[in-house]
Amino acid sequence: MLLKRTHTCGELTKEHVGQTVALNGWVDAWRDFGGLVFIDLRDRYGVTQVVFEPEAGADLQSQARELRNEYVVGIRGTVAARLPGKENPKLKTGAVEVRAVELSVYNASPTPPFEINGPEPNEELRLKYRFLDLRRPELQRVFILRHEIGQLMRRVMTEMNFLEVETPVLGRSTPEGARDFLVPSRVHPSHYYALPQSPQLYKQLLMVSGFDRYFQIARCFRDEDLRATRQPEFSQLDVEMSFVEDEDVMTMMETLVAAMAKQFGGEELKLPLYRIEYHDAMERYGNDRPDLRYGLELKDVADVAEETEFRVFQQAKEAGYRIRGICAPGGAEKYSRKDLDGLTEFAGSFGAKGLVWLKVEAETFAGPTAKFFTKPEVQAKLRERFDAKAGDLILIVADTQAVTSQALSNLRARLAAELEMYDPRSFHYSWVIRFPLLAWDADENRYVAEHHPFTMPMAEDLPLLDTDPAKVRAQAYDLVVNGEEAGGGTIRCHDPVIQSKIFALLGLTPEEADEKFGFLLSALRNGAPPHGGIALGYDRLVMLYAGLTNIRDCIAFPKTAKGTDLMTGAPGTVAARQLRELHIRPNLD
RNA sequence: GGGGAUGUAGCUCAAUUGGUUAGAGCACCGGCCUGUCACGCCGGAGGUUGUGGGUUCGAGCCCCAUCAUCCUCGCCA
Repeated sequence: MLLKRTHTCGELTKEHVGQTVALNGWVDAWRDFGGLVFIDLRDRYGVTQVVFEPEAGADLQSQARELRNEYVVGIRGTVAARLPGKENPKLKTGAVEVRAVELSVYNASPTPPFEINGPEPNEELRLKYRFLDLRRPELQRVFILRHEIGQLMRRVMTEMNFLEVETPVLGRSTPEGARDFLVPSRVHPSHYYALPQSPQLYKQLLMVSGFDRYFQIARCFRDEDLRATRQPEFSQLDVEMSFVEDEDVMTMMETLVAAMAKQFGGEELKLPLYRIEYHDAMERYGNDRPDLRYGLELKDVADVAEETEFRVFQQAKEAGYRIRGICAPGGAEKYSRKDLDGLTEFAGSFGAKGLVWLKVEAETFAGPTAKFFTKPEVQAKLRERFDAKAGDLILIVADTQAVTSQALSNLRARLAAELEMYDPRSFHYSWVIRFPLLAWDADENRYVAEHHPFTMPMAEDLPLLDTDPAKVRAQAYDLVVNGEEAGGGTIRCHDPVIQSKIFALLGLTPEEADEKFGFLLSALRNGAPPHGGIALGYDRLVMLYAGLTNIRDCIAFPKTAKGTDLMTGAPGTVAARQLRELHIRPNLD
């Protein structure tokens, strides 16, 4: 029988003393004292202690004695103040307990595969029994936070006059970008829908339709290999607006970012947020999404290297390599020779063929290559370049632009963490702007879009489209939080002539462009307003504000690194009949 | 597709150099207990050491293969 609840397990206080209440929930713990039985009852609001006393009758007590962890029950009883000195300050409801007069067991439960309030089980088990895993208060807290972040997004966007519109999940495959998830059409043999990588084109079309300010918390799909912060399906706050340039989109988005920072980061943000151009970010941090909670900037030391007798540097110069480094304050004391070998190996994992390290001492440098850096002017220049003091550690990589950037930016992040150069609970928000429009793809022997193919070049760079496309900067902006890309967007190309020119640079013939994007070009020709937008990674923001390092814990039913669902068994096989209907013959080679 | 880590009781972990009967805490089962909330006390049960092969007098430990999970490179407009 259902004992319909009058309160949740998180709300009873001294004010309720004397009331008759009913609670529903799961048995979180039981303590049997023979004459007295305690049950901790849990729901998503909290835990309340229920006591079964002898006065309630032997039958009820013996029923209570049968209860085990994770049984789902309803109880009716009277709220009583706890005996003086017996309050539990760890519980919101710890000042009271419910003296049970009635118990209804809705469902028994076997001994669970792991303890809901015990140590965190391994992830395989958690994912297999996700419905139990999600009972754990740590995870419940994440999903409550996720809901609150979503609500804040909807409220702030609505206040700024944005309209929520849904776009299709079944769309058509686009040739650029990530691999698509495909859905075969039953009605049209050999034709396939694609799940959206983002609602990009639809939201642009909504601008052409005059919807002016659109948003959506949209599910996106990408069939690429997964990582700690990457799932095949994820959600983003997708935004598009008309009659704007890049500053307008950033300013608008800062309103939301400030609201989130205030509510979830406990911080009053100073606006506008710091902006850094892509080129400067790459130069100073070797990364287009630098973590700016700490300095540790990259410095070019090619000119100093030239003055040394170090062969590695001379060969680097001949190869046209860059010679760059960072200086870790206090690093010489922190890192042993063995640690430094570890750092060298770490740099090697990003392609660096070596890592020059110099321990800065009062008068000299120490280290296996220090003998190449003994000239007074070399010493002085390096100290000045890195603002190096005794006890610091200078790390130098000589390699291509890409390798020095990758190796040093990763070293930078690692050193800052290990040397505790920032508060890991703090947040730093910034914009990286003016990305290159195009990147040269040597494998495909053509340009590919750095962001996506619908991006507007910066007006002053438009002439370069014809002369030096690689130099064209885009009206693009990424929101970076703590070294993670929290979102990104662009001003779109609303001019069909420029759009066609970009398609051509991407290696699309006019016919191909028309075949793939004819509807977009048509829309652009039919009164497309200047427009642009942005998308914020919803799951990533939840992860950030929840203090997590893994996106799976921000998604109720996530996939493993190989894209499987350990609970449902997806992806699974299907009946031959289903395949026949879809005109698919499996290739079992 | 490549690299790395892990896999021991239901769970979290331990097990020295390859050497006795693979241990502990929690959970579980039985008993006792009227104020616990990490209850306590007494007793008990629970293991094909992921799987398959190999080396060895002897393998949780060494070798090979394989599976799973995690991290990572490539990839991710």
